[in-house]
Amino acid sequence: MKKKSDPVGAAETARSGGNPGRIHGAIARTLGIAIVSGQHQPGEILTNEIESSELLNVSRSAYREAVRILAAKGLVESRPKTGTRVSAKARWNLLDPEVLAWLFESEPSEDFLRGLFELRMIVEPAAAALAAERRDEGQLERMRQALIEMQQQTLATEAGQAADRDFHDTVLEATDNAALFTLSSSIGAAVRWTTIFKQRKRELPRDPMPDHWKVFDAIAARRPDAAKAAMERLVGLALDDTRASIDPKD
Amino acid sequence: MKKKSDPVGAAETARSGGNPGRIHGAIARTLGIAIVSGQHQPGEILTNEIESSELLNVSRSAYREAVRILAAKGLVESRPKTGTRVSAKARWNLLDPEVLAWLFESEPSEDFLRGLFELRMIVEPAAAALAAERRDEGQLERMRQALIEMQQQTLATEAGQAADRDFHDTVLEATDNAALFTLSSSIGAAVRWTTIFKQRKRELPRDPMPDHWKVFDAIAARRPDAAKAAMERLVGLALDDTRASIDPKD
DNA sequence: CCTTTCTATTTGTCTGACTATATCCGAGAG
DNA sequence: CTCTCGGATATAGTCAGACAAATAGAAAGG
Repeated sequence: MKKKSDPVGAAETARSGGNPGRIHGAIARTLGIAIVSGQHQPGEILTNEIESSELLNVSRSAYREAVRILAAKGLVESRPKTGTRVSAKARWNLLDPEVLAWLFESEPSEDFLRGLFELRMIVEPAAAALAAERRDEGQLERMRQALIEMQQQTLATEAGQAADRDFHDTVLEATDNAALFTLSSSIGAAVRWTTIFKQRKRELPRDPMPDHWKVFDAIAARRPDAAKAAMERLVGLALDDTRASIDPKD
Repeated sequence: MKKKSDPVGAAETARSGGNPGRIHGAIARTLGIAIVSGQHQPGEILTNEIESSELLNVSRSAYREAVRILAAKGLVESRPKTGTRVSAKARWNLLDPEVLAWLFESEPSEDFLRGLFELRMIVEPAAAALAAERRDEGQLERMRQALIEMQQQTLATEAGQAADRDFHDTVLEATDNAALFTLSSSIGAAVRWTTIFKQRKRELPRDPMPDHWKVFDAIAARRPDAAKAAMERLVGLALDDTRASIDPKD
């Protein structure tokens, strides 16, 4: 007879992301964070399913489903006899939205952050340029509405942040490129998550609206180069802000 | 009493990718292909777990693990009472290596292919530029060895293709950017998968070595702009070749 | 007509058994 | 002494059937 209280242990705090409330989702999250944060080194072998599930006070099937999730994201690999081992970092799907979220929950390494912004700096300006060439009137109108909403609500409110998301998502949609959309939207979501931290530590570091409008105007005018340049500035500022919120020198 | 023969039905042909031979992996693959190929439209609700597992002659747990895999990749969402439904395309993790592989197994839409190459055209030249700035001598030497091997074996052999992979992977490694590495290497793997098709339909469409050496020389000389331009040419040629292998006009 | 309650359906979780597979090690052959 | 082969063994994988939880939709009530 085992005690049935407090299943999943400390993992019950799972709310955001994949499978809120579900046990397998919570375990995947906990284990995932432990892995991406380096608590389990690549090559390390996790304790076997029986012991692990007993330790967490969950059934073996629930634990197994959690491991399947991690395996699907490239974080672990399971084989009979050997067990389940943490995969080499090169196999991790770092662009998976959940993996990204887990990374950001445990203070990502400065190196990784640098790389992520480097990638944004490559991709997002190019996306803005494509959007300037391909956007239709409906998308343009949605961008305008989003910016107006954002201006009224400011980034301090939930509605304002939603408007910001809408704007950027519509820009991506206007590129008419599914792969690009997936990439940027998952990175954007993860980074925006960090931005919320920033909002708590210091007040709005600067007014983001003028730069947003510059991007909009360039897209509206169908000027790819201008859109690219404006988006570069926007991402650059986001980098500064994020850096300020990470660095302890304040 | 159920007959035990031929579990998973036609899905047993699963070899490559995630979980070769394992039942849940095979089901995930089959279902995943069915979804990305449009056989199951977004919003559609799959038949429930009991019926599905009976239909496939597998246990419910095996089927559930398969669904967990698909959910982890954003292809489906499960909720009690409602069932498991195919997610909107915007939620699919198109950059997941397995999803990409599934897409390429069912002749991806021309639109998607165009988008993918557009993304390559954005990312890979930028990666080459970064590599030119940051590569160290060891990486340079590995690139050289890979190209020599590739030249001797040609792309028609398995070893030659492996050398090609090595070259590109080393370039990515030299960028010292984990996110960029993950992105390009999964796209590259998927596209290279298509290239194999190409090799079967027509002989080597042109000698790829000179362009590869140009990339190498630029990286060796630490000339980012030249590396970028050379890689643009390389990706552009790959696009032509892939297009030729897809288009039926031959 | 709106709100609340109930019910039925589906996923979620649990238990415990059996199977398949790969690693490791020891015995036998060379 | 070394190498090869085969079996022991630990582990994930699969199976079966039961029960729990959640929720959409219907029914009852205001």
